[in-house]
Amino acid sequence: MKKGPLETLITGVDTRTSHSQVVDVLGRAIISGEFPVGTILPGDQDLAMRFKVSRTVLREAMKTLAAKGLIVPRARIGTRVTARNQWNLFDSDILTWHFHNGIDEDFLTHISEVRMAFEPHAAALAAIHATEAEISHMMRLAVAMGDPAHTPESLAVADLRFHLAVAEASANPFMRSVGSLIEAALVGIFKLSSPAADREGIEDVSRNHIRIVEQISRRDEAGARAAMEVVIRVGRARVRVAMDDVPQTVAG
Amino acid sequence: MKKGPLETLITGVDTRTSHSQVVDVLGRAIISGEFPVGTILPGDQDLAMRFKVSRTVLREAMKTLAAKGLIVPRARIGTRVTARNQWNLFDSDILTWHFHNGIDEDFLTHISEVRMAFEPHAAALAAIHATEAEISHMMRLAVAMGDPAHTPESLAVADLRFHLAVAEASANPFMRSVGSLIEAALVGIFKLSSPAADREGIEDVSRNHIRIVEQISRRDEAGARAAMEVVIRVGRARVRVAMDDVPQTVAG
DNA sequence: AAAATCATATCATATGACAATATCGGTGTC
DNA sequence: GACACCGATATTGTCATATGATATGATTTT
Repeated sequence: MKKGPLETLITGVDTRTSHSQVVDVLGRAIISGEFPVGTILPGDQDLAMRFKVSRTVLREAMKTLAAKGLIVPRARIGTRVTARNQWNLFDSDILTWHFHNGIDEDFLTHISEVRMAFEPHAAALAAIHATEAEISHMMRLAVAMGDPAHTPESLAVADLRFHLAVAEASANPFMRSVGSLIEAALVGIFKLSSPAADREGIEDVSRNHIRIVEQISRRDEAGARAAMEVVIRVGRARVRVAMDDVPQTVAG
Repeated sequence: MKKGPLETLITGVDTRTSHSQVVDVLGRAIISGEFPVGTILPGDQDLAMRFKVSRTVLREAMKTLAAKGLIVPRARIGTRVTARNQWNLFDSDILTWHFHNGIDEDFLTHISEVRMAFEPHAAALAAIHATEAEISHMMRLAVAMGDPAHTPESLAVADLRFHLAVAEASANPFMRSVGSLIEAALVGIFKLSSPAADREGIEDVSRNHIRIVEQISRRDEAGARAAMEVVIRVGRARVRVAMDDVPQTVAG
C-alpha cells in the first residue's frame, strides 16, 4: 500500500531507490522556487553529476516530474520549469513538497476553500448513493474518532480515513481523487495544532463527524452537506487561530 | 504552449517523440482495461520489443505512467496496474485517454457533478478577488462566445477560455488546476452535440455566460454562484438529451 | 539587408552490462 | 509431515557510452 503524505511526513521520507530521491530533491527545489518558474534548469549531464547518478536515472526522474506538469523539455533549448498554473496541484507528491518548505497560511486557506467546494457535495452524493454497509462503516470510523486515547497522529489518520470513506461512498471517482488533497489539509492542520490536545476537542470532533453520517443515513442531502460544512469550517478556524499564534512559517 | 485535450482531440494526436507514443498507447491500454487493474504487465524487454523501441524509452514511458499513478513497479514482481481509485483523475492525459474508448455517460455525469461542486465556488471567489482587468477580460470572452460565425470547435475553445479565466480570477491555484477537467467536459459535450448548431443556441450560451460576469462585476457572490450553476446545468442537460438520442457509446 | 547555410548544444534514443531485490523451490532439520 | 533456512532465478534498477534529432545562433551568401 502506498504511503500518502500523512504517513510519509510522520514516518519520514521514502528513500528507497535513487530515482525517487532525485525526484524528491528536484521536485522540492522546483516547488520552493530554487529553480524559478520559466527558467531553464541545468543540463542532463550537469544534474546527473550533481546528484551522483547516471544520466539514465536522472532522465527517468525528469520524466516523472514532466508527467506531473512541473517541467517541459525541449530539444536544444533545455528543460524549462513550467508556470505554476500548469502544475497538477492534486498530485500527492506535489502537495507533499509544498509542505516541505514550511506551512504557508495562504496555501492552507486555498485548500480549505477547495474542500469547502468539494466535500459537502460529496456528502450530499453519499446521502444518495451510500450503501448500508458503507454507512455503518462511516459510522464506525466517526465513532472511533472519539477515542480519548488518540494522539494527534492517530487522530489525524482516523480523520483522514473518515473523509476518504465519505468520498468513496459518493460513488463519484473524482471525489476519491481529491483524497490526496484532504491528506495535505490534515497534515497541515495536524502540524499546527491538534484537537487531540484536550478531551473536549476530541469529543467535539467525533460528534460533528457522527452528525454527518446521521444525515447521510437519513438520506438528507442538504443536511449532509451542512454537517460537512461545519466540520470543514471548524478545521479552517483551527488553522487560523494557530497561524495567529505562530505568524512565522513553521519549518517542515 | 501545450495543447490540451480539446485541441489534441480536434487536431489529431500528438506523435512527436516515440516516448510520447508509447506513453499514449500504454496509457490508453490501461485505462481501457486491456491491461486490467491488479494484473502485472509484461516485462521491460517484452514491451520494448512490442513497441519496437529501446528499453530506455520504454522505461521512461513507464516512469511517466507511474508518476500519474497508473502503475507501480516492484523489483522481481513486475509492474502492476494500480486500483482505479489511486489514479489521478485530474491529470489531463488520463482524462483524454478516457475519451479514446468512447464517451461514457456515467463518466460525463461524474465530471458534471464535479464541475457543479467546483465552478460555482470559483465564480463566487472571483466575485471577491477578480481585478477590473480580469473582469473586462472575462466579459470580452463571454461576448466573443456570441459570434454567430462560430463552428462547434471554435465555440468549444471559446467556452474553455472563459471558464479558465474564471478559475484564474478566483485567485485560488487549485481552481485553475481543474482546468483539464473542464476541458474534458467540453470535449465530451462538443463531440456529442454543440449549441453552435443553431444561432439561437449560440446566443443563449453567450447570454448565460455574460450573466456570470455581470454578477462577478457586482461583487455578488451568491449571484455569481447561481449564474454559473445555470451554465453547468444547461451543459449537463445537453449531454443527457444527446445520450438519449445516441444510447450507444460514440467511438473516440 | 535578407535569406540560406552550417556549427553547436541539448535532448532523444539505442545498446550492453551489472546490481539489487523479492519470489519460488529445494534442502535439511525437528 | 511441518517448518525454517537458503540459494537459484527473474525482474526491475542503475550504469557507461555512443549516436541521432532538433532548434538556436553565428556565418556566409545573395
